Amino acid sequence: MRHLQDYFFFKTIVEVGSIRKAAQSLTITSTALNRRILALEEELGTEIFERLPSGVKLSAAGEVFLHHVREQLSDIEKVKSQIADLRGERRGNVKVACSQALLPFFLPNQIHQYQELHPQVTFDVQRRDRKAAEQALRDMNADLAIVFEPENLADFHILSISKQPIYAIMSAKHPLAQQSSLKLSDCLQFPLALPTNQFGIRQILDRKASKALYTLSPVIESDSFEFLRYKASLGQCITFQIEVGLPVDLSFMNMTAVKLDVQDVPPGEVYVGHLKGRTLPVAAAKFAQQLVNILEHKSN
Amino acid sequence: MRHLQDYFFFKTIVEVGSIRKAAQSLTITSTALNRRILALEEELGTEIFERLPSGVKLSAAGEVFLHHVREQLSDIEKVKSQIADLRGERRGNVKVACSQALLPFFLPNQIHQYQELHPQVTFDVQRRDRKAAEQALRDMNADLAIVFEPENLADFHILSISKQPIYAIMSAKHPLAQQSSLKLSDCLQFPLALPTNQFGIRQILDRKASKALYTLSPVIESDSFEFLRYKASLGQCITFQIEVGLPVDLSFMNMTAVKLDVQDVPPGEVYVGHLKGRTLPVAAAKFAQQLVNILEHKSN
DNA sequence: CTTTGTGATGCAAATTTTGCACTGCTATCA
DNA sequence: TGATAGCAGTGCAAAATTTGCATCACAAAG
Repeated sequence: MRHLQDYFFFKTIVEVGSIRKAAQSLTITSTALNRRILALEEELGTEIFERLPSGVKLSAAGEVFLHHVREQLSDIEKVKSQIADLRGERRGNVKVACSQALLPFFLPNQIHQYQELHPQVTFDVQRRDRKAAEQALRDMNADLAIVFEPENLADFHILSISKQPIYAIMSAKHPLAQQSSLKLSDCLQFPLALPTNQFGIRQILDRKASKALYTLSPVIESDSFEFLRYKASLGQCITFQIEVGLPVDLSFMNMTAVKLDVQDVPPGEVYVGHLKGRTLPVAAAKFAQQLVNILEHKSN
Repeated sequence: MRHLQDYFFFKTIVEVGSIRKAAQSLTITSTALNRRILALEEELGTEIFERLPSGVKLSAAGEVFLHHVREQLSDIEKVKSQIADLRGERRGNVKVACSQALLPFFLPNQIHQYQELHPQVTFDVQRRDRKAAEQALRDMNADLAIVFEPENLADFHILSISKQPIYAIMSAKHPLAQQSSLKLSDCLQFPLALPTNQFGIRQILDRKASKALYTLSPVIESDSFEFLRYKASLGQCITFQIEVGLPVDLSFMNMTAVKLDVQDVPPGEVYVGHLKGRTLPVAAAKFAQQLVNILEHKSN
């Protein structure tokens, strides 16, 4: 969109913090870029950047303007997508910020399924923890967020909440593998491979443990669920995952998932949502609809 | 704002329904204007106008785009006003759509008062009945609406509701002029000068009359309150007005206002509001704040 | 039919944007 | 302390874009 070129340029400068550097990545001379900014400032009647010897930094007015620019750049996408939709094309791009647990299986499956129907729609997937996911929405870097146990829901418009029972994951030959249901205390006699406490699932487990007056002492802590799962497959280690984060088929890895008793360990919650007060582009809205359907059926 | 010139041009074309005519009022050639539209359509990937022998008409895609354009044009004003506010200038323009009753005295007083504090702020005042006021908000032709007894409140974000008792207005020498309170039936023995039934105040009076099983037969109907008031000053005619529509001082016109018993005729309501989901420009927000304060104090 | 209105288009002139070369500034480092 | 490197800003000429004129094609109205 040609009109918004200046907006895009401006946004790039903000991100890299220097007109010259931005000019390089925008394949334009710093001169031209500089002059566009000067013109912009003239129109606005204020400087939007402070000039420092090391580059530029947003002024107060610049902050206000930046917010507007971000809104604009994402709004025009929405309009284009609406128009494309009118033309019956269903093009578009969906930007999703997503908790790690959903990345390995759930989200790729969902996207695959959606693209079968709408091959013209492209996706950006960003791995973001709960705080960062919300920030991405606020900065219009994401249309949609899917987060497990979010901390702060201001600015967040909730489309769906889905209860997620927790599963213990272990080798198929594990002594507990044949149980139909487990309590957390059953697992304590085995070594635990747990995610670090930045993850919601770990916090849920810790909460239960401290209520029951014991502490979880993992033999392995990691911020990679994949690593934990593989580690568990090799011995007697147990690790944990939420329902929607489970691989579709564990058996071909010689592993099993056993549900933890929901009376014993309360399920966590997966939230799907977007920025409050925003209308989503058509493609993002339809995709969100699909996610909500799936998540609400799974929990029934 | 140079970027939005195309938007403004586009909007003008929509309004006049022809590229050539629009070009005239925009003081450019139809050629240039035409080509800008063609470029715009190329960027959007669809025609936004249907070409008719009599001019142009919005296509479906055009409608979507128009909505976006209106939002843009008003949004950038908001941003500019925020920035100006940051600079401590409190510049800006406030566009008010307002019921007739408030135009002669209330609104000019309020604006005057506001401009004493903020002389840099300019005002557009549009006389709009209840339906039209809402439409003006929707089209971003007004930031703020002040309406008496609105019919439809969808899209309307209410900032304040103020009860408005109705006053009978008559010559100071009128037989009823010394009463401290009146019932509507007391007025029936005198000729009535009433606003037409497009006005909320007339509807309230009619409603009361029909409940009490009589009809109001005015000797004069008019859509001008000023006319009605002057007419009443000349003889025994009685006319009516809401509290906030009363002149500050009636006595110098040799007239009096007597409040109708609120048990007899229920007060109407004045609504101040803006478009749902919109953030007002700073100046408009401050002015709205002032109005709300005044209206809520008056009713106490 | 002719006339009058509509939007579209080729081409040259007018205007705007761009890039180069260079300025002035300041912080960093030898 | 002085050299250096990185920053934004500016004068001027070249490049690119936008504009306006003349003119076309088309449809409706007289």
